[in-house]
Amino acid sequence: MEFHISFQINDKLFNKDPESSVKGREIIKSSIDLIYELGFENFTFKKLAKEINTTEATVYRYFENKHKLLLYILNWYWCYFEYLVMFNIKNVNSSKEKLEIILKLLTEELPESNNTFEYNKKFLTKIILSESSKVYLIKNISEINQENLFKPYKDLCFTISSIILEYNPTYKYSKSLSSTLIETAHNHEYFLNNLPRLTDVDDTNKDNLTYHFLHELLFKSIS
Amino acid sequence: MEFHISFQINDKLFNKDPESSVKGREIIKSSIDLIYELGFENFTFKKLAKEINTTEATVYRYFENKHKLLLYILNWYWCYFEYLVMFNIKNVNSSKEKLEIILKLLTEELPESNNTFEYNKKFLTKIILSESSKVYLIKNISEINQENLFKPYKDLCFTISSIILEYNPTYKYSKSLSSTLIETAHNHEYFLNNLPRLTDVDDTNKDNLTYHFLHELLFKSIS
DNA sequence: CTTAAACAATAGTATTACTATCAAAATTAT
DNA sequence: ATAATTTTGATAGTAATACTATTGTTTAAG
Repeated sequence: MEFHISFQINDKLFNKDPESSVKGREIIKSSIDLIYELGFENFTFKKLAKEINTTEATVYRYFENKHKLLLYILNWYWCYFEYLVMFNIKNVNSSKEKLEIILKLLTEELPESNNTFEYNKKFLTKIILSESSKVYLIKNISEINQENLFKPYKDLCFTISSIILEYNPTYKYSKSLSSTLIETAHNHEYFLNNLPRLTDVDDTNKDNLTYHFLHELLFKSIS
Repeated sequence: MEFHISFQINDKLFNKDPESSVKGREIIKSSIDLIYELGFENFTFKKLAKEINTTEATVYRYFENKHKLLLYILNWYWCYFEYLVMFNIKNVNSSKEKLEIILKLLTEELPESNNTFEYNKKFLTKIILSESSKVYLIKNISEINQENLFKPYKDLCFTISSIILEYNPTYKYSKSLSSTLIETAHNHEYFLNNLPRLTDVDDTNKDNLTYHFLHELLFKSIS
């Protein structure tokens, strides 16, 4: 069985919906590849246009600027991630187990699909680690927030916080803890790969340090 | 009594030591003001030069590019912060109390001095919240790290982790937890001001939510 | 088969991130 | 006090970036 999921992304993020055409989907797919390869700072619409054999003008017809394009990709990721969470905790009754599933999802690479038309999940995971905070650490954050462009992230955070409250209804910081878990999962994984001295990584725990660290952090906090 | 502290900053960060001349110190002071005002993305050497009545060429004589200048400022901050920690935990015996002092420092604005020649601490605090992760979320992180340019941050992290181990010598994730505390303190405070839905802020706890949240997180983790 | 939408090709502008040169001014060494 | 050296100021220039605008061609929908 093959199926295609698509998510409703806030239309203020684009001039023209990239899901509505082949070129549009190429733009997203190649953006992910290029941002992964070059880093967001060195990524430009000119390079992107060259990659997909088109011109800057065409890219601009879809996205006002590269910042919005990145935010589009991240919104897609957050929607997809929340979908993954929902899918994976389906029929699980224990809140503890649900939270453990979420931690696993947060600390592991996204499951790769064999569909060649889909985005490269490995690259997407890396982009999340390296670039995601760049979309909110900006001067005009309040404008962007007012347009609801962070809603999927907030929804995800809210979903996790509800499960935390399910586990312990008296815990006072469920939302702060949720956002901390998400951010720390990314952060810590990045540190592990790039600034290992900021973590307790050693030869034996490289593969699951982030998971175990967060597991203890989470359950000690809410018990 | 008045005194001036200065810190030894890695000389690979600059072409010419900004502490060595009046113009150099003006560069740092005005950079802090301008980065606060414009955000790092919109901050340019041209605008900085105009601000201190000089030319781009002069600024470039001190710093290779704006990224290194930001890293210089952050290194200064991390040194200063570690100094503050050392100063404030002096003669305190209880590890618990030491950790609480650190949490206070992490979650409050830096103490303002009345010395007009010093950097604006309020602005500096804001820059830390908004811009600090931009210095490590970059493509050439490994080069920069090899030149030891994050040492002050690592030192700070190590200092905190030692106190955690003093409190509980069996805790396995002291460094991961330290970096998480630092990052979360900044992150959470930023969220509180800009994306409050990602936190549990309400009318009653705006002033100390981050402190109390982290306090619980920390002590439950290491107890 | 017509018409509207989407795209490619090209051109152009303002700004950014630098590099280079050279003379004037300010320090410092003798 | 003067010479030597360093530090700045003034100016110029380049390549790349982040866009905007125009026009003719291709594609797809009615």
